[in-house]
Amino acid sequence: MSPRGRPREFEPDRVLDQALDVFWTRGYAASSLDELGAAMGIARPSLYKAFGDKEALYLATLERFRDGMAETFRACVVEATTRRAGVLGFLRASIERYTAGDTARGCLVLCTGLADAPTVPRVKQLLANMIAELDAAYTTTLRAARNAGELSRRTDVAALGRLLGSTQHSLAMRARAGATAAELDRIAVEAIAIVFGPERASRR
Amino acid sequence: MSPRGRPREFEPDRVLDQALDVFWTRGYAASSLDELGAAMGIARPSLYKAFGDKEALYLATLERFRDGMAETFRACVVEATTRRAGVLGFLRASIERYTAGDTARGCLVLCTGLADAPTVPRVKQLLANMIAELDAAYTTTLRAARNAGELSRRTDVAALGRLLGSTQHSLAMRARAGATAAELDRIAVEAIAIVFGPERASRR
DNA sequence: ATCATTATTTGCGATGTGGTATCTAAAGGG
DNA sequence: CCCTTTAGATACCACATCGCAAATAATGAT
Repeated sequence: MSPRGRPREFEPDRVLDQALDVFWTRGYAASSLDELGAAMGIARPSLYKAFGDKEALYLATLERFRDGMAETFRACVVEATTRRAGVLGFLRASIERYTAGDTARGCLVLCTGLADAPTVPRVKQLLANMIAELDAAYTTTLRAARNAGELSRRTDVAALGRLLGSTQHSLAMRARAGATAAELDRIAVEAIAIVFGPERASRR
Repeated sequence: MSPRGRPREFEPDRVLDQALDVFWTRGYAASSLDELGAAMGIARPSLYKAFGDKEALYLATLERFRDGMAETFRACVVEATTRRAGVLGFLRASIERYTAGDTARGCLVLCTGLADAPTVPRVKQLLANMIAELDAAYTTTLRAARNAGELSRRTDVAALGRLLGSTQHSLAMRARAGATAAELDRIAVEAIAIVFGPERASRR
């Protein structure tokens, strides 16, 4: 059952979250292994054994954050009755995450990954992947909306998918620059109105 | 005429551009004063005399970049015959700058400033200012377009101004993540079509 | 109980960091 | 020609950085 030697004294996912928190506020380059180790409650050698070097640890946190966002996307779109509501719900969930805490930090991947992308190839690649996946997720959802009659048959779902992706990029940026959740919500609502058309008077 | 003591052996604007280049690829935290000094051809003490500490130097390059973008904006919008052409021209000029060189680096302010915004208040502030100025510049231009009859009287110019700002944020991000100029151009054209309506068959 | 195996702790080392004190060089003022 | 003033060069400091070697602790296997 148990692996051979001495069992590790920390839960990898838990300490990974704590490392994520450090990277999220300070970025990659400015996060020191000392600070990461302190936040994780782990000495450097254990950290190296468990996660590899600083770059590998950073990439692990980026993937974790990205996976969390993807999960939220699925949850929002599935549980909503219309694609419109689902997409707006996801944008609002994103805004909540981007502005949570005492200092707003935006999206871990989009906001901190950018700085080091030109010098750290794997970061650049992961960043490009996340951007592409966002576009694709929105485009797929819009196509489903079009097939369900929520959108006109002539809608260019790929173009509007990119527009929603771009909106999300901007929400992340604006959040980290200090925009309030209310300001971001307005931008999200405006984007939804442009993509799906003016709000239909529902009920009444 | 000449100031009192020994004259300096470098042109401030010139070496500032070289410092800008280093920050642009490596970001703030990962740029060392050694590398900056080497690129500028200046020893650290002279650098400190002329520009102050690392943060002040970084802020000076951010302002320089921002001022250059603002100048380009004015030039594009003024020389164009329509606002639509002017805005598209500026987006394309931005794309060119974002993707210039062998490694695309996006916007210096938007892409590198984000990482350190939570920990360096003045960077966060400058970032917020640039975002606000971009929104305002687009909104003002759209209002002029509306007054000139290029846009319907019912157009919400503030909302569409923010949309153009958001588009630009995304262009910067996508560029640094490795998108090609052609991909970015398509996004710019799509945004223009959404803001100004489908292209009117001009001539013929 | 002893050994093999894995995790943690301690401590270190080589290098790089931002920042500065000190001295030298180049100009103008008297 | 000397003095002041400013800029540059050299050398340095204290400290933080990443990464690792060696020793120690905790478990399962035998």
